[in-house]
Amino acid sequence: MARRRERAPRQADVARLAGVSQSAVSRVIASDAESARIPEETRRRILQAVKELGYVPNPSARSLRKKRNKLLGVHTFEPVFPHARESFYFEFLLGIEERAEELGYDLVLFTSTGTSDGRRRVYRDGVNRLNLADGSVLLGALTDKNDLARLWDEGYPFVHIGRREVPGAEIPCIVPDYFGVTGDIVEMLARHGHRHLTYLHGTLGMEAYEDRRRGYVDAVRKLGLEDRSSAGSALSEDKTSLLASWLDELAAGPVTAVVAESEPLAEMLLAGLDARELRVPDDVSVVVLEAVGPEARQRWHALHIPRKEIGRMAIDALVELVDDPEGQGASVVVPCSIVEGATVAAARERR
Amino acid sequence: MARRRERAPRQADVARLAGVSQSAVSRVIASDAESARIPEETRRRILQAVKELGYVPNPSARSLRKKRNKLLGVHTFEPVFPHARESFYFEFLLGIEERAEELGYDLVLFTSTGTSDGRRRVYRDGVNRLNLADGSVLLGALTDKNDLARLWDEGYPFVHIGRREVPGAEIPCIVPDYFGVTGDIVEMLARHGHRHLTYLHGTLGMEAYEDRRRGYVDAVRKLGLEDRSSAGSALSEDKTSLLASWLDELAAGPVTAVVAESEPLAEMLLAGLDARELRVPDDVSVVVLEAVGPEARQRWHALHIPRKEIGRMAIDALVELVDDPEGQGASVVVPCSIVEGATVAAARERR
DNA sequence: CCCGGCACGGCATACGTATGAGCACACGGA
DNA sequence: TCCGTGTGCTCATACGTATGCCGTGCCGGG
Repeated sequence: MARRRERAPRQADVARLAGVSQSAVSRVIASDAESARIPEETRRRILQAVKELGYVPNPSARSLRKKRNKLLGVHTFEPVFPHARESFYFEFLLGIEERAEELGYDLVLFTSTGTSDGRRRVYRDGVNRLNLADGSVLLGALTDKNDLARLWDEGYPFVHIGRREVPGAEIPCIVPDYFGVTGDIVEMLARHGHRHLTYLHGTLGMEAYEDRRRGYVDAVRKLGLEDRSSAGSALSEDKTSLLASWLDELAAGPVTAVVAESEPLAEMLLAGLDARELRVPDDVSVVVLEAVGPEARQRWHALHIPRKEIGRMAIDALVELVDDPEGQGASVVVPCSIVEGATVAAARERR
Repeated sequence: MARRRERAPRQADVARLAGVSQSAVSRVIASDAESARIPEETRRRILQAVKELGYVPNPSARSLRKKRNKLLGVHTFEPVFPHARESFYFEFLLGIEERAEELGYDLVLFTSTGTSDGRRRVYRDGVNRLNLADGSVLLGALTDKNDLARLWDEGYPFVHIGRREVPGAEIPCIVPDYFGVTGDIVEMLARHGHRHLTYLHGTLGMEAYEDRRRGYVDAVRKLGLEDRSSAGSALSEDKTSLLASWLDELAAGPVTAVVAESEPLAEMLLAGLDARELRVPDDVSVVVLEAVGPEARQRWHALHIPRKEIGRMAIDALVELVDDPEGQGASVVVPCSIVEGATVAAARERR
């Protein structure tokens, strides 16, 4: 049985079979209230022919003619799935998929733009694949500013998850309220009696963390607490000696609570404290600013980002942008909460 | 600063700026070795104009004209992400994304086709969205046979992950060798001295499990073992009384090894045995035929499906199908392995 | 001097759909 | 009779790109 692979039927074929013109077919297929102009009888004949031929609209032609595709893009600046399980992306995507489905949109995952270094650019040899979709959600820690600026210039409708500032452009972002919730965390620590805090950085200059850093600094100042963060508190995994001296300082000093930027950092901290006979939370309380999920070994007190909800909001904002070409697409700030774990206790006098 | 949102530049605009015709621009843009026809000087002028205007090809027009899109579809008959974490889909997608990226394809996630019952159909009001992509990978336990048959009739290029038989059609499938590996599992149990086995079913009639069931029956017969599966071994979560009597029978009988179709079933089994003072693996060995990941509470002996690899192979098969319209697209059988856990031990005489 | 051949690039058209403009006809009122 | 108002369609065209075909100009050989 050889497989049928003739040309797919077009509206013209349907029209011939039904004895009408192609435009009549188009009117019936893409009917709104417009259908008023086509009487029931003709309409039925056409639909009959459609069924008989197994006609199916050609989306390319359609979107060439109209300007809509019912397609939303998702561009991540790093591959999605490899990390999805433990990280970041997963819950966003969950919300994105859910909401897109509700609104009757399909999703394009832009995977073709990988470069050899494992990052992704929007523009590959100057070609922007994104405009295949009506609009796109962008996300990723390693957002490329040039890409963002260029997209903006082109007037392409997109939304970014997470705040990104580009001079001269007003990127519509869905931003978790890191600033606010980090302040809340500091305040919560203060309520537990902590007066001496320190902030544990990852790599400096990561825009994604700016709001959290500002929120911390701001709240500490406002509450009259004492921040013992030193330059040395900017740690990365390869600077073990630096880490050691920082830990020694911490062990010696009056600090009773640490705000750690990420879970890996908190793990390192925990191990280091352990080696110095200090217990969490009895001696030192710890809060994590980027917890990942319930799989963590430790039940951290942590900042909770409503990722799924953010994914949904991103789609809503994007669709609004797509539907209204005049709209400016303001940014949205989404409140975050603190998830209670087992790593914060009342401050205890040290030394 | 109002956002520029003029009409995107077309090849015609570029042409005007470069002082050539639209077709010359097209020739330069979509150049292969064809570029020999355009001398370096003109070529540079055109590319200069392209850059200046920020021209970007319109994918709809392109794919209307040619017949390719560089777009591959992924259709799951159930929503992907909600289950992805614990289940099934996740690793497939990982491979699919990886391979698509390597080959320079983008991925469309078909999410628009959801019906109210949470399942998904390819055809919604008779419209097949799939042909937006050059071809698609289909997957899902709840595959709709009608959809499959219709797609096949239309000559649409697609690949199914998992075996699906449709009379009159030769669906290209990427199928894990469930039959073979289930046989291997039975043989492994035999080597451990087990002579009396039983097979724990989920809902009957699920095509996805047919191969495993056949593999079990076949191997048991071939090795001269005794199968104590009864009709009662077809269990679902709501038939607790049935389950109880089945467990009693198991506890009483000579069976020393159970082959369980899924992890939830195995969990129920474990609990039931526990309540009857039977230990796994000391009294009863258990192997699971659909383990999910490393997150499981129990380290099951289990069937391992190389999901990521299968995802990759699906893309390869699909691309081949897309590239060669004449190709028949044969099915591929992928060998599976047994992952060693802590739930199989040597048989011990019972009763 | 003429002609063949080649390099360069324009012309025209096709892909399939959507839609404004307009045509033919019917009907009703003046 | 004539005009105005609908109804039920068709006609023609635009969307942006790719590509077969052909014209033009140049060069080299005979």
